Amino acid sequence: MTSTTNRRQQPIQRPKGTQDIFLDKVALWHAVERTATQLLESAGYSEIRTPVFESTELFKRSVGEDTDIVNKEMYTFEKGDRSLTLRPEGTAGVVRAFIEQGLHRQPKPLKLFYSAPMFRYERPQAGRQRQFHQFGVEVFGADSPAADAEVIQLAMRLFERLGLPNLVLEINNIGDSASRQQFRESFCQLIEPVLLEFCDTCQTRFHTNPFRMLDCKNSACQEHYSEPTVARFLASEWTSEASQKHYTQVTTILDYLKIPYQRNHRLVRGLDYYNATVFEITSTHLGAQNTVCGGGRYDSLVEQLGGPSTPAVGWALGMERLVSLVEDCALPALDYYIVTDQHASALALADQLRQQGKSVEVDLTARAFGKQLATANKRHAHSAIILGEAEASSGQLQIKFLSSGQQIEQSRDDLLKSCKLPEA
RNA sequence: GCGGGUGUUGCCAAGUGGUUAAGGCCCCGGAUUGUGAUUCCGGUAUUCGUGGGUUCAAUUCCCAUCACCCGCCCCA
Repeated sequence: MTSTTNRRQQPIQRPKGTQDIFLDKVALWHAVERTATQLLESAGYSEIRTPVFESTELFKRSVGEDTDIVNKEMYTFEKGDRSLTLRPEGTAGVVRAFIEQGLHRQPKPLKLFYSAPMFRYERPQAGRQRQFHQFGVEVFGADSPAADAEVIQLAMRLFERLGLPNLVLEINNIGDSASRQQFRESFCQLIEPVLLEFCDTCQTRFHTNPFRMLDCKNSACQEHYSEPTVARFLASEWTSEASQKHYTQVTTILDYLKIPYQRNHRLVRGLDYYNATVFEITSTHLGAQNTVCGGGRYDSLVEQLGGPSTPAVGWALGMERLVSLVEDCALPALDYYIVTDQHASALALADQLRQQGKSVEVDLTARAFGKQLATANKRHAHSAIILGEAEASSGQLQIKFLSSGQQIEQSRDDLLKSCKLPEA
C-alpha cells in the first residue's frame, strides 16, 4: 500500500534525558523549593537569575578545559560569529554576573542563591538527566572559615527541614594552587613506576588531571593508595599552612554546631575552580548517582574571569535527586473546597477567602453534591463549604469538617471575619 | 561513548502464532436529581513503544529504531 493518508500521526516524544513535571510531582517541587528559598532568605541570601546560555568561553575558563563537562558534555551552538553554550552548572554564570554587574561594589559579603535548569549531554540514568535542575548558593567576599561553615550548615539544615536523615557529609582540604602543583609533581613521581597497573582512565588522568585518580572506583587502582609509602604521602599535610589553619577552623565550627562530617582526604571534585575546602553530601538511597549536594571554596575564580580578587564559597544541589528523596513528604492540604451549584456566588466567596490567605478550590462541575463531597475528600480539604440555592439566598453557609463529619452553619460574614489575618 | 535488562490503557499488570487482549487502581455514569471516605451495578485499549520483515494470519517470531532502567564513565 502506498496510501499513508489515514495513518495516525506519530506522536512527538520529549527529548531523551528530559522530564515533564506536573500534578503531585510539581507540588512536591514547589514544597522543596519553598523550603529552600525560605531558609536561604531568612539567612540573608537573595536570588539571582542569570541566562540559560552563556559564551562557551566562560565555561572553558571556569570549569576547566580538561574536565569532562567541557570536553564532552556541553550543548554548544553557533549563532553568527559567536559560540554559545547551555549552562552545564550554575557558578560560572553567577560569577560572570557578579563581575559584569559590578556586584563587588555591594556590601561584603554578598550572599546569593539560584534555582535553575542545567544541561549536560550524558547517558541518562537514575538521578542523571540531560536537563536537570540545581539549587545553589554562592558567598562572595568572605574568606573566613565561618563562611564555609555557614554554607554547609545551611545545606544540612535544609535537608533536616525536609525530613532527610542519614545523609553523609564528607569534607576535605585540597589546598591552594601552588601546593596542589607541588603535590601533583610528587604524586606523579611516586605513581609513575606503577602507572601501568592502573586502569585506562586513570592512565589518561595521570596526564590530564591526576587528582581525579584518587576517587577512581576501580578497587585495583585504590589498592595502590593503601600501600604504606603512598598512604603516608596522601595523609601528609601537603597543603599550605594557611589552608590547613583554615580547614581546622572550619571543622572546629562544624563540631561546635554539632554537624557530623567525615574527613576524606581522597575527596576531589570534577571542576577545576575549587581550592581549600571541598565537600559532598551523599545519600545511600540514590543508587550510583549518590551525591545530593557538592561544593567548596573557589577563591581565585572571580579574578581568573577578569574581576577583582574576591574569595568565594558555595554549593549546588541536584533538585531531581533531592525531590526523589523527599517523595514521601505530605502534600500541603487545602483549607476549603466549595461544594456548589451557584458558581458565580462560589467564585466570589473563594476570591474573598483567598484574600484572607486561605487556599480554596471551587467545584467547577455541575455534579451531585455527593460526588462533589467525594472530590473534596480526595483533595484532602480540611473542610467543605456547601453553597447551594438556599445558602446563596440566606447567606448562611454549611461548613462540613471532613475529618469528623461534623457540620455547622455559619454566615458568610462570620466565616470571612473568623479567618481574617491579624493586622500587620 | 561502551556493556546488560525492559517496553501491553492515565497507573500497576496477566496473556496467546488464529473469533470481542484477563484482573486491580484511577477516572466517568448510575443505585442515592443537596451531603464524602463503605457497598453494589455499568462504562473506558479498532490495540500491545515505533517502523519494517517472515506468515494465509503477528501483541506473540526476526530485524531495525526510539524511550526508560541498571552498571561503566561523570557529577548535582
